[in-house]
Amino acid sequence: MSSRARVIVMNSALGPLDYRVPQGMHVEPGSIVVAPLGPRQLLGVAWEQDRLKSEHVGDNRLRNLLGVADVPPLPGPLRRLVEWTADYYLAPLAAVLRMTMPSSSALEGTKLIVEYRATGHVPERLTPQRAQALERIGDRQGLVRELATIADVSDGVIRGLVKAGAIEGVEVDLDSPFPEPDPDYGAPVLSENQSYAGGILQASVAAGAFEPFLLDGVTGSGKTEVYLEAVAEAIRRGQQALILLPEIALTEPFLKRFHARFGVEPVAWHSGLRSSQRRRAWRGIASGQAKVTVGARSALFLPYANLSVIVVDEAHETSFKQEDGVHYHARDVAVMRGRFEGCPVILASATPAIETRAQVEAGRYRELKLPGRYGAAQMPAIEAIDLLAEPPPKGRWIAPRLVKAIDATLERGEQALLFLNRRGYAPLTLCRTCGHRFQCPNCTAWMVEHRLIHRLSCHHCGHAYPTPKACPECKDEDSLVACGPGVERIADEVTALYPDAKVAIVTSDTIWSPAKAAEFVGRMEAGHIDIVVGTQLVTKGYHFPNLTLVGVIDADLGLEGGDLRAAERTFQQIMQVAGRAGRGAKPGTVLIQTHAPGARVIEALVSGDAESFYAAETENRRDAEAPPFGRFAAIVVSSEDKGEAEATARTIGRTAPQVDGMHVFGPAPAPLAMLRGRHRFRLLVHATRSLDVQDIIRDWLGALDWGAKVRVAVDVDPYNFL
DNA sequence: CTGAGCAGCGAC
DNA sequence: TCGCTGCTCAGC
Repeated sequence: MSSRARVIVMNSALGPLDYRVPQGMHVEPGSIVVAPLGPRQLLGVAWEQDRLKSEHVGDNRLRNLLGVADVPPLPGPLRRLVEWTADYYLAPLAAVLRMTMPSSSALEGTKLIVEYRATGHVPERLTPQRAQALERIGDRQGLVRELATIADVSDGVIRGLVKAGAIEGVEVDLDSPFPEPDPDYGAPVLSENQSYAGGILQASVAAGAFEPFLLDGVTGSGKTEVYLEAVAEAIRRGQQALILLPEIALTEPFLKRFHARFGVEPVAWHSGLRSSQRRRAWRGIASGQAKVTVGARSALFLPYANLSVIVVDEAHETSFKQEDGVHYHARDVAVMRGRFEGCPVILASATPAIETRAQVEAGRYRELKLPGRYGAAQMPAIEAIDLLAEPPPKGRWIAPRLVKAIDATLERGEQALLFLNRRGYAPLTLCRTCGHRFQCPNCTAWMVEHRLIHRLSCHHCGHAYPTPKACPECKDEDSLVACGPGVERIADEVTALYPDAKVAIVTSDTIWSPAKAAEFVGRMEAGHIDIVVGTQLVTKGYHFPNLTLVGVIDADLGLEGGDLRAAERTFQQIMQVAGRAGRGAKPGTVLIQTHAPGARVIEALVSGDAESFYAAETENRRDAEAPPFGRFAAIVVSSEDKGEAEATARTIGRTAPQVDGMHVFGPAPAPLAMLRGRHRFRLLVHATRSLDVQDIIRDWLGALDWGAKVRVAVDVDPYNFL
């Protein structure tokens, strides 16, 4: 009798398929297999048969599996997580499973590649580029291209250095084990509060049971040291730990910090990895050899062999919410993973989300509080600048009081940070003569001028072209004017005010890789930067002791649009950026420019009364039955054909089931009515907590049919109201 | 998703 | 009647 395997093939349009397992092939649940599908071969994962419904296919119709990958099967807890994620976020199993899978190169045999590193030999001809390259590369190792990027020189410079003997190639075994972190390498001196919290976390790791924690303390209170104690405990036990960070730009400084604590770097997992690094990390994680992984949200779905603690750092960050593909929230999935793995989950944040606080209040999460800043550091003083009462001069954006504060900061030889959550030079460009506005042809959005690269660019679809000289409408030359500020424009203003100051712009345009982030951190620490102008990228995690002034250019920006989390997000963002000030011995100052100094969120920031702000926000949510007291799901219908999208959305709206406690709003054109060339209509489902909305939506949409060009995407617990 | 199969249509 | 396009459907 032949054995049969139920396989989830890597094709989101297909349900599970059954295959015959040929004699001599060993397949168990979790095995990664190669399956024939029509004329093609696909990867798939074998699954417990009784957990997946599938129409019965007779033995005679089964085709043989073609092979099993030489990697450990995906572990049971991960399989349960995949099921839960697919079920909760209404995503195909294959789409979730794809996030757990290695690139196909990780499945092939061992390989060697050549990486390059400095030899210490100084070449005879030391040109400025060569010197810069050697200085920036330091003891890093990588491909020629990567070294060139780190050093900001061309590939040729690196190759020249190889010829001159200053850089050498070394063969790297792609499956070489990762160095073992030493839990006692750089054990920190902890404050009493820190060691108390650390002790509880260590005990929880040792207990090996699911337990969610909120590690809550102001910025600079030393949360990282505390949760690293839990990680140390995992290492001592020979088990694995996962640390999730909201942004890959944060990974590099974190790796350094980790190195100082454990003597080696952890395994990094983010979208910037090349396939060989990905392969090595995936295999190390799957075998249990790689002890600590640090990564972006996608690291959550890796096949850890024996995970014993999960940390979600900056857990309030909305970037943990994945906005395309499977719309999952990494913070919430992390908690579920902890449940399935049977291990503690630590959410660390100075400004926890209201959802997380509610879990603490409900007694489901345990709160560990770290009062006050670590060591001598004090919380910064926060003041508001009323832009109506003390406006900046015409055509400028920095109010006189903030200018004065920057003066004083530079005079003391300290650093300043100006925060504006807007990339580019100006958010809107128009023609003074005819009023033409530059709009993206694919999206309902303005083209944003990026003066550094002389291009207009759409931040939604990436469409970009060189900034024209003349208006395309009226052909008038030099008639284009920029409206409103972006970080580049603020940087221009700063440069005009302080011609001698060294200004750095920090956005995803300038810091697009961990290496770039490392370079920025290096220059900042060395004092080669006086003023940073940055977007939300700089609000997160950085620790610069000499940074003492933070200016918020436009605190009102995040309040526009009025979605349910606008005030909370503004509070978090400004608290976080304020938290960059005065982290060392020197006290910090924060100045917030606003048109609404009386707004509750601004008053809360200035008074430091987070508690009553949170209490009021929580009450608002409770009244509106908004999350976490009620639930939302968004249904977005899109198509290149506007009529078809609208018709489908109407059909969906018309067939909405009548359910007590559920209400469907719309359809209406989405705020971003067109995105990447697709017209979009949106329905919003509101339901009480007790309803199984997913099940209702599944049945509702499952009974409908729509054209092949129409896409219907469901976003459960949406964060983005566009 | 992707390839196969087939209808529909214009060009020769 | 060929060849291209666009639609539908199965895939285990």
